[in-house]
Amino acid sequence: MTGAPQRIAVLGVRRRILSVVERVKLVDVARAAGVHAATASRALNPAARSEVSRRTVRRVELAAARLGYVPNTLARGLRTSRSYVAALVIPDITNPLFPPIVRGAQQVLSEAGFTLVLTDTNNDPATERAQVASMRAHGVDGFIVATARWDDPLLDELAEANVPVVLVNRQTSGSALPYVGGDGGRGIELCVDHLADLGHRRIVHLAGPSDTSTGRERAGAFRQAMRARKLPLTSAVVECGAFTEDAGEVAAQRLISSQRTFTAIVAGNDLLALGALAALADAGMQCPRDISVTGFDDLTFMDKLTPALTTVRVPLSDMGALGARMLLEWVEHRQARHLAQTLLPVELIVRATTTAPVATPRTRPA
Amino acid sequence: MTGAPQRIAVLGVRRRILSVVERVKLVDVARAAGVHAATASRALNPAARSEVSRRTVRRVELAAARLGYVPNTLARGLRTSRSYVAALVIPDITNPLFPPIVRGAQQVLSEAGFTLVLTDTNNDPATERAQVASMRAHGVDGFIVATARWDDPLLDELAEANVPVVLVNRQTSGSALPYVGGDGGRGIELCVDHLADLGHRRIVHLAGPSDTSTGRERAGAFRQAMRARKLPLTSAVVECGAFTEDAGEVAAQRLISSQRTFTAIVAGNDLLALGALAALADAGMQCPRDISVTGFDDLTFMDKLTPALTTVRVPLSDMGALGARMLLEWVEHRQARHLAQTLLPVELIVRATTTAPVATPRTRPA
DNA sequence: GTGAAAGCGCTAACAC
DNA sequence: GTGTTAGCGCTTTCAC
Repeated sequence: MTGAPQRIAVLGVRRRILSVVERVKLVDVARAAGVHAATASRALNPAARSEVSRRTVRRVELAAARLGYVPNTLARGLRTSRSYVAALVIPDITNPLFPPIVRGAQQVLSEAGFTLVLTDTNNDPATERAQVASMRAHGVDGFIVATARWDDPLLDELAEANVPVVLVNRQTSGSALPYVGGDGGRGIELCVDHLADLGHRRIVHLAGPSDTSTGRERAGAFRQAMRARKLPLTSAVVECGAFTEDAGEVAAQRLISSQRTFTAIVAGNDLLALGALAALADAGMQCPRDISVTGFDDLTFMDKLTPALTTVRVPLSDMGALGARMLLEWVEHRQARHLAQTLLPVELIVRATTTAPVATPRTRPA
Repeated sequence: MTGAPQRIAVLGVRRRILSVVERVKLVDVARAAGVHAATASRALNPAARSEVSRRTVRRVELAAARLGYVPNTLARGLRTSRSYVAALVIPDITNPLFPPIVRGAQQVLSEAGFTLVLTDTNNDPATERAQVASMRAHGVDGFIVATARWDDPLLDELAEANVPVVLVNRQTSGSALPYVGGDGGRGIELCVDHLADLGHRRIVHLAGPSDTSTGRERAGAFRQAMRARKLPLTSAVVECGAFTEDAGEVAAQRLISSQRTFTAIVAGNDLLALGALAALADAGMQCPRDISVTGFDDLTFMDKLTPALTTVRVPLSDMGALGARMLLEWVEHRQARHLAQTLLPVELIVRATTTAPVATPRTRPA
């Protein structure tokens, strides 16, 4: 990419041990190389290097390496209004969904010489707004946002102001921003098909909140898949207040006590599935003997549960990485691929929660 | 605390909706309030506010609020060499051990008006050095480091240069830096006592790598606890190459094929325990019927395994929070509590991996 | 190809 | 109590 980050990399290679404490300034380097600071700046800047003689470039680079020069990005940023910092905004880092996203983004970013600033909004819009304002004040070059709500004034503002923002995982209703997520629709379709193939007809969907695109998308896909399979859809969708274990448990309890008949649950995500499993266990129903359950996301350790959770694997790390790449493109080339709405392919991971034959299906398919 | 972060908070309260896009400068505010920029600066700075008349303060604050002024922290940082940014250095965010630490730190930091920069070093010292250098170039005020190795030249350099650094989770041999971690010694003691109470005599420790303080500390505590209980210690400690499932599995396999007799395993952490469990299952040994296993850390979902893992709970979030508080104290009061070495209390969580009676204890206690 | 000079937005001495 | 001035470290015109 451009600018200083590369220089750092170059120095890193040159010196092998990059000083972490010295505070050498550009003037010092210039002095050591016997040139003016401006010349040293040009020599060290890939974009301007061509304006300087090869000999001078070499001398400056040598001096910089010897002194262990690390450019002061604050000063540079003040001058160029570029910081080589990208902010990642997530709702809750302790939700196992997000660490892989963080990791994917961080890898791409740091390879490109960018620094990642992480912000955990604790699922609170006010906090989020304050944090984003603070990041902007710190001069971050752009945002990767994993907290998008379906109606999200903050994102609308940012989009309107032309601030580089890429959405990952969740989208807004506006869709004015580039987005990369998993193919939730396909994932749900895979779940429904799998359960239907197992003989289930009465399938219920524990939907995520409708103020998230993932919640809406999956609920919509569920209805469509049920219709496509000609399965009964009456009161088959229960919306949960949040994508959490607790919300899943509450919803499942409600479902159980409602006396509705169902032999399978398609949960909006793994946490919801976990909650449902707990509620089922409390009600004395065994999984998968009495009922089948599917999750979504394939969080860490979902394979180690008993029964192991059938779920949909989403390439979370790729999601973070691609989001970061889209942001870099915007930031570096000063133009967003505004219409880029990428859905990453997902995969059904069949495990024990759905492997057993259905005990008491209301109807058996021919 | 001091400086601008508070101003942001103030503005946040005043305006309720904090603008996130406008780029109003201090001069603009000053002009609007009919004063000089320097006066506006003083009026907005809690520390210098007393030098300004109450009327002027009010006028400036009003103008700032009306214009949606957000101070440019880059410019301030350039002048004051303070950035109100703290860096958190962790080895791998996808390791469930770290998200709670991140969360705890972030909460304290953002309450104090600080921004958290997260850096995932991927367990690579070279990457870590490069990242830390980059953060320094970005003018971060201090570091919270969760990656400390027992011999760690980077940390020695930082300590010598008097850079504010607080260690969490792991320590260095030097101990020249403030540190907050869990009481690993006590945790292991609890495990050994628990197993011994169950009748186990042949207990083996799957130790973490000896280039981490946690690995060393726990191995040492294990030996001591065994000695205290007068239990046999011969070849009872196996060091694993890393705190990972794979390393635990390999070590456990080695253990099993070595024909050593043992009826219980005290693993250095949960991941190691998970690996051991897998190896045991492969070897046809059932837990807890044939053998008991304990873990360490109580990661997410450890209660949902079958059998549920007996483990030691460490207050990870508190660890991050306290680490952040210690760093803030250093940064704000310009003095480290250099000798602060805090061990947070831990708790044994007894679950299924150790609850069954021992099948074939070599000896039963009276 | 290189040097001189200005200025990014802010704060800290120093005046008054 | 407030204005003036200088400068943080860098990049970028503009000369030469």
